[in-house]
Amino acid sequence: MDQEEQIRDLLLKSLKNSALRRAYSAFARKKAFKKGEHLREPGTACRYCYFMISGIARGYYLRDGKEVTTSFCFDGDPVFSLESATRGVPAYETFEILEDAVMELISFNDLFQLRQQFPEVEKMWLLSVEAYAIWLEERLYSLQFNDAKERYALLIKKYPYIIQRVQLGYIASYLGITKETLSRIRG
Amino acid sequence: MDQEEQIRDLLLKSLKNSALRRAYSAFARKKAFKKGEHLREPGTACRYCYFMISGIARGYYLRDGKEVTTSFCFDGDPVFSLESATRGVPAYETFEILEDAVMELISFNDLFQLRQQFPEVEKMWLLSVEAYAIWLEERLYSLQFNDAKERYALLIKKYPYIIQRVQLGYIASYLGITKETLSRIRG
DNA sequence: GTGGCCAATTGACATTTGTCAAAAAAGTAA
DNA sequence: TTACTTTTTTGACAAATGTCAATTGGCCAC
Repeated sequence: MDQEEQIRDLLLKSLKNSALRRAYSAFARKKAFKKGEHLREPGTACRYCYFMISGIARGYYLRDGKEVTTSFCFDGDPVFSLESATRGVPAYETFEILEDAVMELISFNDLFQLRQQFPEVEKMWLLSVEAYAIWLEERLYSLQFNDAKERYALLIKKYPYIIQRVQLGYIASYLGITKETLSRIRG
Repeated sequence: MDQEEQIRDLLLKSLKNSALRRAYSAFARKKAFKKGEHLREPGTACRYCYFMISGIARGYYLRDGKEVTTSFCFDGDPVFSLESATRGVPAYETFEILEDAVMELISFNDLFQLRQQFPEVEKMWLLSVEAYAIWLEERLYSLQFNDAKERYALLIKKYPYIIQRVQLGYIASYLGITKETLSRIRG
């Protein structure tokens, strides 16, 4: 049983815990975002843990004046910078809404309380971080040893819908290539 | 305070917990490895958590018959595959000893018991996974947006001693380039 | 519809990196 | 030391990718 399955089990279990449900509702709220909005200013600390309910966001940062896309966030994905959240340091990374979105958010302060109070929340946090690390490993090895064509093929195999919903310039940046090279790969 | 500092604090605290010390000693043991040895067969599950006491190892896997180096392990580093350890699946990755080594090892079964029994162990595990994920992010962004020369410069900045102790072919593989390219970069 | 804007493609060329072969250098064992 | 093996460097060339400029295409406001 991998982490995602364990998290689903824990979620179902948590829903039956009315004290946890109440505490979570008291902390969390929903918020709508318009295309083009940003979750926060670049260079500021990441104080809220967002969950994408609907819509799309991309994580990116500036490098020598150029935007570098590091992730795409779809339904169900958490949206925040792990380094900033766990260390309290400013995040290089920021998030831009690519499609009108609804997100649920809870401050890391409140989430930390929930984690201390409810072991199943702490466990879900751990499993999420484990799953994220394994996902990063995969992406890393793909960048290290696949050429541009292979990386693109892997991406559309894993996220076939991404092509319809995200413009190619961002996808190219995510793959570590230029938009011209991506265009030629597709042709 | 970052994860590494918190882990050090917890370690000091744990050393004062004699029940924990006893339990750990009962489970863990030291083992010496000779240069060229492997920790286990590729394709088998990762059943032991190793800690490098002295010596060097490298993580690698086979891809189209070629070896691909994914990590180097020095004093103090944990040595295992996270995916295999947490999911129980066979690990593509295996570890080869590059310099005669002494390692401490504990089975993941036993470690799991320790984690359940001692909250500080569970906390150290979480902090380690968080730190590992953040380290992976850094490495990922370096591969995504730095050219070979920049990646090499970053590596020797971070691990200046690596050049003296690890042969260049492995370092090139780790950087995602050929040994010929690395040789030219160095010249 | 039309004009304007932005994204995507295409072309020509430069740069980086890979491949293969050979030579040089370094390490190892007798 | 010598002979042998392995690693590293070097050279010539090929392939992949980047850069810059121009063009095409799609989308939206008017």
